[in-house]
Amino acid sequence: MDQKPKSSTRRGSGRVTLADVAARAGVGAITVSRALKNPQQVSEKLRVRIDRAVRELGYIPNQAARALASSETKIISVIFPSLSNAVFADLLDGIHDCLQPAGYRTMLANSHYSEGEEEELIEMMLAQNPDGIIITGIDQSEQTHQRLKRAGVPIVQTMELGDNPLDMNVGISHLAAGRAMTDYLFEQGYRHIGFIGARMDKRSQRRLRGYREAMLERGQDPDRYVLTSLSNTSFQLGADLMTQLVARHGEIDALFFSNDDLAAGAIFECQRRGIQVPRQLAICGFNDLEFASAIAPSLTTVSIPRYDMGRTTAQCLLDRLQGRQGPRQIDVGFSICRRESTL
Amino acid sequence: MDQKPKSSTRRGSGRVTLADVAARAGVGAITVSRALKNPQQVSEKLRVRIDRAVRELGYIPNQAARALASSETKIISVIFPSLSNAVFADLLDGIHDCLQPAGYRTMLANSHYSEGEEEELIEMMLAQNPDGIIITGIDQSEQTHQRLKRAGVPIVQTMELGDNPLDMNVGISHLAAGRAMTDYLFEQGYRHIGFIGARMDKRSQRRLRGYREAMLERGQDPDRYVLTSLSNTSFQLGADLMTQLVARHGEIDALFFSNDDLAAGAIFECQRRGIQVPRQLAICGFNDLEFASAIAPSLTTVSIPRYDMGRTTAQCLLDRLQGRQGPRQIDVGFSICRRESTL
DNA sequence: CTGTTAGCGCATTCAG
DNA sequence: CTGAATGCGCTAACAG
Repeated sequence: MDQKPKSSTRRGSGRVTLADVAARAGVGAITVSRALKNPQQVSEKLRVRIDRAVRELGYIPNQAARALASSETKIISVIFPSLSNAVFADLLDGIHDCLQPAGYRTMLANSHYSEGEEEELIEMMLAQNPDGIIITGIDQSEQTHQRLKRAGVPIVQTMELGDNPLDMNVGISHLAAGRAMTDYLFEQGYRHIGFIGARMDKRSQRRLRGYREAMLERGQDPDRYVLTSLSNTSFQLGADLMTQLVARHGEIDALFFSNDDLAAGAIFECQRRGIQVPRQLAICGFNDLEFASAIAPSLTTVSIPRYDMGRTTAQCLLDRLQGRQGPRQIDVGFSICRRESTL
Repeated sequence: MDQKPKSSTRRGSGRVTLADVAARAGVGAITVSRALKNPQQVSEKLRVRIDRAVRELGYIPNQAARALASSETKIISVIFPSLSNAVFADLLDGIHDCLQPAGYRTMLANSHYSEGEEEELIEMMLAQNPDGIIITGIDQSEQTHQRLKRAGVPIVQTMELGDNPLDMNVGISHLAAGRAMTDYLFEQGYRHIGFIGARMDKRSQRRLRGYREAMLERGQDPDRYVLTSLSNTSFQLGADLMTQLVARHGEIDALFFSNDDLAAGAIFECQRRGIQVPRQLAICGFNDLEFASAIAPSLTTVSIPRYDMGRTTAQCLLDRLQGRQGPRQIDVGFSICRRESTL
């Protein structure tokens, strides 16, 4: 007669609950809970009965309840400044591929390169009680730092290495990379090396600083051949900025672009205008996106292991969550990919 | 003497709770709850007191508890077959930009083009009690369909239009797009039109079907000039497949690639080998990624409004969640971008 | 190995 | 407009 064991019921999602499964299997609720999380803690016999009941009823555990009871959400918050940028897409791919099999879910947010948005998002994310947080770069405000520290959640700052990690830090030194590329161009014999950048987020700024330091070391004017724009990166912008800078300084023989998109745009423009690359003008970029090796001439660039950086970032978090103690800071390194555009 | 109103405390995150704020402000917990969600339901006086208490204590609401009590999570689950693919990155960008300001959080998962993984992910996602689900394409298994329908959650299938939407559906017809491009090539005077595809997911397959139907209509052999690979798309693969197909059929005068990456790889290869595009060989792609208009010669391709498709997809969900009744199906349309590679 | 009891923090219901 | 009681579904702690 009592088909409905649920008694009161003012509310309720109507979904099958742990109690339903327990009733069906003729055991206590907690036993079902254990059978699902630590099967070895439950006798073979009960486990089978429970598994059957779970399947028959189509039970899906309620994460919110689980989170509330155990204060473990299995959620990792990821805050990126852009999603359409291939660099972050690859990073995200690596992060997800590492988290997913470990049973963690990825909650994503886009700050659009705005510090203000980033702070709001962090607030929003903290409300979710994430088990871990991944943020981009090392330039959060002091207030944000405090907020994050108080949250008491493992954090990885990714993409870029800094002196004072909030907690853990995975990335590369964009300053060192900017220097390395400039040095390389010098070694190749170029003497009038320009720098072209767009959007100029913190990482681009540090690449530029690397360029300027290298120029200074060689006794060159660090500002003369620099042209930056606050606009967003695009192929067209690369072409336009190159045109401007070269028109102003005809002696320029090499251009270091703050990313591959700009550099490729410049190469395409050279193709159209019949400028020989690298004979008349050497060109190099940053990131080593897939097209860098495909275009003609192929593009010299700084290669960074984006996907692996993502995996490493996530792994740091997992290590901490599983009680292992790893390094606080990991330099995943970069390398100069020497290709046709700077032969 | 009783500084700690919290009595038992075996557990507890230690974080500030609604009750703490209520005590501080000298009101009931529910009043604080209301002051945060519907400020106009609370008198000015109390609201000010409460706001102050919230700030002083640094209160952050606990989403899990909120979700459990209200069965509203404000989470939208998004399942994509790839994250590194620029098409999905842009789609995601649009989705996120629409959901974020509306107070919804995006939970992301990558099925790696695998139906099996997709099913597992859906299971995992349902455990989160999302308020809505976005999945890619129209080819889920019958079992998955049932599962999703039983969940009773608004769903949008995105990217591609189908006859039998699970719930809501936003996208384009890839078949029609494949036909349209093939027709266009015919109109341009090409007579030996090949098709080259990679990965051959469902949408690429439908583009191919569009090509084949158009070929048949013109009395052409629909299979003779087709070459597909199950490998993942890459620039290099585009070059290789082109080389193979052209070697086999020297009479081919136009190639329709299932995406821009393959097409661009082919164009770069032509540049290297001195093949005139489009004079000797016309080339076109699919998606209209940013580089399509930048490369030389610029690439004819099918343009699809990825970012807007993302926004529309998310908006459909929001409309439903806010009780508005919108259309079940939205065709966001495509267009042929005629550029230099098929002049 | 299994069950009982008691809450996790919030929002719903209903009463003032 | 405000509050008290109650339970959302699950798991930690302890007992058996």
